[in-house]
Amino acid sequence: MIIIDKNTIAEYLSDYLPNFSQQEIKDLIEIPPQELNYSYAFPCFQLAKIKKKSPHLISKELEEQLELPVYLKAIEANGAYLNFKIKPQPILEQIFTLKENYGRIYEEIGKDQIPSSRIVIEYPSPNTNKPLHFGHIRNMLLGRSLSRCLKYKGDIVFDVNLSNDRGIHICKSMYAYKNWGNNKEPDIKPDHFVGEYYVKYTEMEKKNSKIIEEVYNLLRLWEENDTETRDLWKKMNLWAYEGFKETYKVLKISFDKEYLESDIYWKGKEKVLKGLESGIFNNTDDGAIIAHLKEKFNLPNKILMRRDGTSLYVTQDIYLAYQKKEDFDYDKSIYIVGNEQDLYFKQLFAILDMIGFKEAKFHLSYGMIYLPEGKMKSREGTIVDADDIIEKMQTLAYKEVNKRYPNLTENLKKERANAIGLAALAFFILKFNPKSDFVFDPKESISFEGETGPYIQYCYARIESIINKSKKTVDLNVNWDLINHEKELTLVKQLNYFPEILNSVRRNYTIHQIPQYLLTLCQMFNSFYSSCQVLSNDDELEKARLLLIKCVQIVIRIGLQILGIDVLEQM
RNA sequence: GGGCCUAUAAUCUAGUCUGGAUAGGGUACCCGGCUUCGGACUGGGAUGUCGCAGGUUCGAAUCCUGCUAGGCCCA
Repeated sequence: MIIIDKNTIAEYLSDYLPNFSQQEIKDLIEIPPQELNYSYAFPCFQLAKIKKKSPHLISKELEEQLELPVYLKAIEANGAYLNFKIKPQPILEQIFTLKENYGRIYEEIGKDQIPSSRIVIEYPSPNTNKPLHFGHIRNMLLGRSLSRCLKYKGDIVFDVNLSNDRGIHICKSMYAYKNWGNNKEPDIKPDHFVGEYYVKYTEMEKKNSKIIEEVYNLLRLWEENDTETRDLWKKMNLWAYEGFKETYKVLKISFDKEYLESDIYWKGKEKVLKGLESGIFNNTDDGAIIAHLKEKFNLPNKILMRRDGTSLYVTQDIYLAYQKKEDFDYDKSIYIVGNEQDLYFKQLFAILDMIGFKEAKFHLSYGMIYLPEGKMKSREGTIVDADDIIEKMQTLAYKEVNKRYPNLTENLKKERANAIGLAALAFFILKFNPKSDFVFDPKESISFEGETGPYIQYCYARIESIINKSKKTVDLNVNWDLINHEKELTLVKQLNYFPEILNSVRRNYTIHQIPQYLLTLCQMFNSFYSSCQVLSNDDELEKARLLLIKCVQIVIRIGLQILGIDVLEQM
């Protein structure tokens, strides 16, 4: 087996280009525009400088000079570019042989692979005073996909969660329940039940701003371990967890460990005090402890401990960094947190650096989700609730399924609708670059036309249907010369990029590359489908095309699996 | 007051790290395609000063400087 990628081309070209190192050649090689049926291109502009000849001339000369390697179909000069066309055979052989492992061909062959490492991913770290909202969905989907992608590529991944289960915001819902809850038990999803009291509190505070003082009193009682307060706190947190658990289950996420803020919020002081002793941190005039980040890191200074010795959020995060290291002995720790915390994480990492905690850390930052009316505000209840939106998507999918297949059993309709609804939701969110904000327009997002999850699922189901209809078995015993239609070659080209895409996602945590890749692949498949008939009287042609579409199906399956989206044999 | 991020068609978005071929998709709009594999599909059309102004370069959506607008964060 041979991997045909930029490295392969660079290695091959280096024999002919003594002026450049293999790495330099690799960096120059690019992916040609989609409509050109070449897999890789080498621009000759740099060479023109050295050789003092026009780049057009150089590419033409190279074209004549180069000896075609076995895995290439053609090398053609095109203006200043030297273009490389690959052979379908090695690509399809690899995919069909490796099947679900095709995406880790580097690891399978043992060439150019990135070494496996131990990685901790922290997400979604919710507050326990209200249900999960739309932002958490983005967070969880990013976490889930990244986790699956890294695992697929051979990393050892630990998913962890930090529950923000204490503090003034928790006391607000506690206060409201205590005063207006009448000891009611949840009659709705329990985290929503808790959330209603948070909203209630905000309403009441508008009428009487003085009640905040009583909330602070409640916080004091909590910290003094007052039994009644602690009992109420435990009761309400359990409700929240119970509700979260259901949502986690629907979204298929689970954790290797869950940390609680209430367990660790007071820890980490030791590290801070030690840092103070050794002169890394300083006292402020009024006796708080501060990390001076201005000179060394060009960041605002950060208070690490209040004057009264109470800790801050950052104090526990310092502790947690060490704790995770102890628990999982990781090589890298990834935090999936929204971009409003960008500065905070820069500071946290700088502080950890100062005290000698040099482990690799990465803040996977993602943008805000806006509603058409503006930013979501949970306090005022203007929010897209996570469970509501999941249900909405599934209801819509049910309507679509029911419209097309009214005779299916109820169970089957539901099962399909749930898979399609979740696919639509996950794909809609994951196709965006994580760092960009976007506006969530429910009406638009639940459409199943265009760049959507159902589009990809539909493509998969169609291939399944064609393969089932054919009487022939799919195997590698095909006449390779028959795969020569422009649409077929385009598909093969796209299939060949897949392993490189996964490597890039693994290196850069750019999850959206997978949905973007799958969209292009499926668009190419549908275009092929409309101009090339697979089932045919020509047995050889049918066999060749069956193999091709089977390979497309394999890659779609791997891609969707990483995104956590179910495939459907029928839609 | 200081810092970070963002700006691509009516609208949403990929491409920006690592400069390279006619800026690639989706929606909406216009005109086509089911008597052969599933129309949740597809072929074609129209829509762009890549926020503005400079600079670097053979070449800039991409790099640099300044500005404008929006968002976020810090005190």
